[in-house]
Amino acid sequence: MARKAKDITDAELAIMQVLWESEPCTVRQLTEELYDKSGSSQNATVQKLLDRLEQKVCVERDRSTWPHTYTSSVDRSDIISRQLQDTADKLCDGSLAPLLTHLVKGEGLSSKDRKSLRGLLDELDGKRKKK
Amino acid sequence: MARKAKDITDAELAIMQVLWESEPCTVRQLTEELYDKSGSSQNATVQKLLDRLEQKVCVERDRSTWPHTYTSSVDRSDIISRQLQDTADKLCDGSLAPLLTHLVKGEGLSSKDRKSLRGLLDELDGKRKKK
DNA sequence: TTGAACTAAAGACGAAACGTCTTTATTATT
DNA sequence: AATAATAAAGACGTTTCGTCTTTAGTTCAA
Repeated sequence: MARKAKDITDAELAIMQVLWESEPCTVRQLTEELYDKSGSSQNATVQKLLDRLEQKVCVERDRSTWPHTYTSSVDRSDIISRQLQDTADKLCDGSLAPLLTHLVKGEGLSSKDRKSLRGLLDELDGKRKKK
Repeated sequence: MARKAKDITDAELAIMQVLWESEPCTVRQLTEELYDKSGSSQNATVQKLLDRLEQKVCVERDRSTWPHTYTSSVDRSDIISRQLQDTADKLCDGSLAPLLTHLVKGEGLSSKDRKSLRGLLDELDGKRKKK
C-alpha cells in the first residue's frame, strides 16, 4: 500500500496560524513567536518548515526584502476544505453531504446554532430571487 | 514539537472497510479480499494490521474460534466523528460549528440536500415538543 | 573596506510511523 | 504422528518530521 502524501503537519500548521494572524513575517519573527527565544538552530528549523510550506504552495516568500518575508498563500478556510474533503474521500466516497448530516445529528448543536444554520440555508435558497 | 499520535492509517482503514461490510472475518478472508491472493506474507501483514487495530480498540478478536475471527468495535460513523473532531481541534479551537457552516457555504450543496438538511433541523427542534 | 552580526541555503541526523516479510510456535485435521 | 494451516513475535527498509550543523551570502557600522 502506498504511503500517504502527507498534507500539512502540526509544526507547519503552527507556522500558518501565526501567519494568519500577522502577515508578513520574517523567519525571526516567527521563531520568536513559536519558541520563546530565537537561537540559530530554532531559526533553521523554522526556515526548513517554511521551505516545505513553500513547496506545498502554502506560503509565499518575498525575496526582494531583507530579510525575506513570508505570507500565507492559503487561508484557514482552504485548509479546512482540504481536510474535510480528505475525510470525505476516505470515509464517504468523496461526498461531503454525509459529513454534514453527521455534524447535524451530532449532539453538539445548540438551538442558536440551528437557527443560524437555517439562516444560511435561507440565504442559499433565496439567492435566485434576490437578484 | 511532539510527533502526532497517529490515529488510523490507510492500510488499517482498508481493513475496517471490509469488516464494516461483512463481519466477522478471519485473517484469510480479509487477505483474499484486500490482496487478490493470500500468501503467508500477506496474511502476516493483515495479522499485524489487525494487531495494531486491536490495540487501538478498533476491532475485537474472538479467540474462541479457530481460526480467530475479527469484528469491528467502532463503526464508520465513529471514525468520521473522530476525524471531524480532529479537524476542529486543529483548525477551529475544537468547535464543530465552523465546520458545519463551512460545508453549508461550500458550493456542493444541492437544493435537495438543503431540503433534507432542513428536515433534520426540524427534527431536532421538534424533539422537545414531541415528548 | 574590513569585520562583526545576521540571514539564507543545503543537508545530515535520530526518532518514530508504516507496510511488509521471516521465523518460530501452536493448533487442527487426516 | 504427520501434515497443513494459523498465531505470535519481531526484524527490516523506507519515508516522515522536527531538529540541528555547517557553509555561503548579505547588511551595516566602524
